Amino acid sequence: MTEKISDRIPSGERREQILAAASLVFGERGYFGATTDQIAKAAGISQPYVVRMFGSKENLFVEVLARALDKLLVTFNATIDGWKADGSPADQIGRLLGTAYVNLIEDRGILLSLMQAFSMGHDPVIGAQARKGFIAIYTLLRDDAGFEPERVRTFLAEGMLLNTLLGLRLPEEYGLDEAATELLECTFQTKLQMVLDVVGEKSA
Amino acid sequence: MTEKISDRIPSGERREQILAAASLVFGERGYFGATTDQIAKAAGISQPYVVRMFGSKENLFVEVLARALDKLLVTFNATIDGWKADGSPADQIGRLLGTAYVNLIEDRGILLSLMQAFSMGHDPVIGAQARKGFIAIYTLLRDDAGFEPERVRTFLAEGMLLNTLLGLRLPEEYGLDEAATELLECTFQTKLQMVLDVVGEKSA
DNA sequence: GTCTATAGGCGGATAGAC
DNA sequence: GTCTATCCGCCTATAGAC
Repeated sequence: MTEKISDRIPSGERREQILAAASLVFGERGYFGATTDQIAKAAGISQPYVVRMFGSKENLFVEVLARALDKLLVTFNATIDGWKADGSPADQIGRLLGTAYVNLIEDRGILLSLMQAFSMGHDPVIGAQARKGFIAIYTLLRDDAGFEPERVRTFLAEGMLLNTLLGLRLPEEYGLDEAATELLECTFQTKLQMVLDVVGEKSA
Repeated sequence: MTEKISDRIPSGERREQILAAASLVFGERGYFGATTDQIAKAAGISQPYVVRMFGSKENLFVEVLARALDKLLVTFNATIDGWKADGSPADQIGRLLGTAYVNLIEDRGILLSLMQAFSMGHDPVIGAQARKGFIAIYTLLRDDAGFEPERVRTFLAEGMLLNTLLGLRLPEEYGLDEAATELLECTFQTKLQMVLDVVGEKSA
C-alpha cells in the first residue's frame, strides 16, 4: 500500500501525456538531440515506461509527427470549410489560413517538431513521412483553398520563415537587438504578443 | 618505411578537408545525428584525428557554421557591390541575390549545415551564433541592398522555403509525384536542373 | 500500469606509439 | 602528422518485480 490508486492512470491517457511531452522535447532538441529520459522526466514517469509504451524512440517520433501533421491539416480544412460556408470574399482565405497557422503555434512543441522533421529528409522512415505530409499540405492549399501554385509557394515560404524564427529562438532577442525586433514585428504583426508569451513560458 | 611521405599532409590543408567533409555530414544528419566517425571516414582519416584537430565535436560544428555564414555574407556583399558598380536597375538586386543564393547551394553541405543551425536556437553556444548570423543577413539586406523591412522578410521567407525543400529531400520526388514536381518547378524555375544534379550526386 | 535494475552498444575523447 | 587501442559516459532497450 505504498502507492495510491490515483498513481495508476489509464494507458490511453498516459499515451497522450507522453506524446505531449515528447512533442515539446523533440521540438526543443530535435530527434537525435532529445533523449527518452528527458521525455520521461517531462511526462513525470520513468524512462523505460516511455519505451515500453511506444516500442522505440523512433516509433514515438513517428507518432508525434503524425499527430502534428494531422492537426495542421484538420485546422486548415476547418478554416477553408468555414470560409466557404459563410461566403467570405475570395481574397480573405490567405489571411485566414495564416492566422490559423500562427494560432497553432500555441501548441508550441507540435510545430517545432514538424520543423525538425522537415530537416530529416535523409532518414528513410521519418523523411518519407515528412515529405508525404508536406505534399499533402501543398495539395490542400492548391485544391481546397484554390490557390495558384505560385500563391501556394508564397504561403509556404512565409510559414517556413515563421518556423525558422521560432527554431532560432529569435523572439528572445526582442527588445534587445534593433534588427531582430524589426524583423519580428514585421513578421508576426498583431500576433507578436502571443508569440512572445509562448516563448516566455520557458521559464515555467 | 611502411608509409609514404605523401600521406602526411600539412595541417592547414587537412583542416580544410575535414571542414568540407564535416559540412557535408552535418548537413545530412544534423549536429546530434552526425558522428565524428562518419566525418572522419568522409575525410579519409581516423576518428581521433578529427577530434584532436578541433578539440571537440562542438568546436568543429561552430567552425563549420562560421564558414558557412561567412561565405553567404561575402557572396551577398560581392553581389551587391557588383550591382552598384555597373548601375543595374534598382529592381534587379532581388533577382541577383536570389540567383546568388541558389548558386551557393552547389556547396551543398554548407547551406544544409546553416539550416541545421537555424533549428538549434535552444543550444547556448550554437544557437547564439546562429541568431547572430541570421541577424547579420537581415541587416545586410536592409542596409546594403536597401530593401524595405517587408521586402527583406519576403526574401528571407523564399530562402527558408528553398532550405526546407532541400532538407526534406523533396527533389527526390521530382517526376514521381505530381504535386511535388509542380512545387519544385515553381520554386526553382530555371535553376531546377542544377538542384536536381546536386541531389543526384548522392549516388557518387 | 509502473518501477528498479541493468544489459548492451555507441560515440566522444584521451593516451601513447610511430 | 597520423594511427591504434581503449576508456568512460550516456542512452536505448530489456527483464522482471510489484
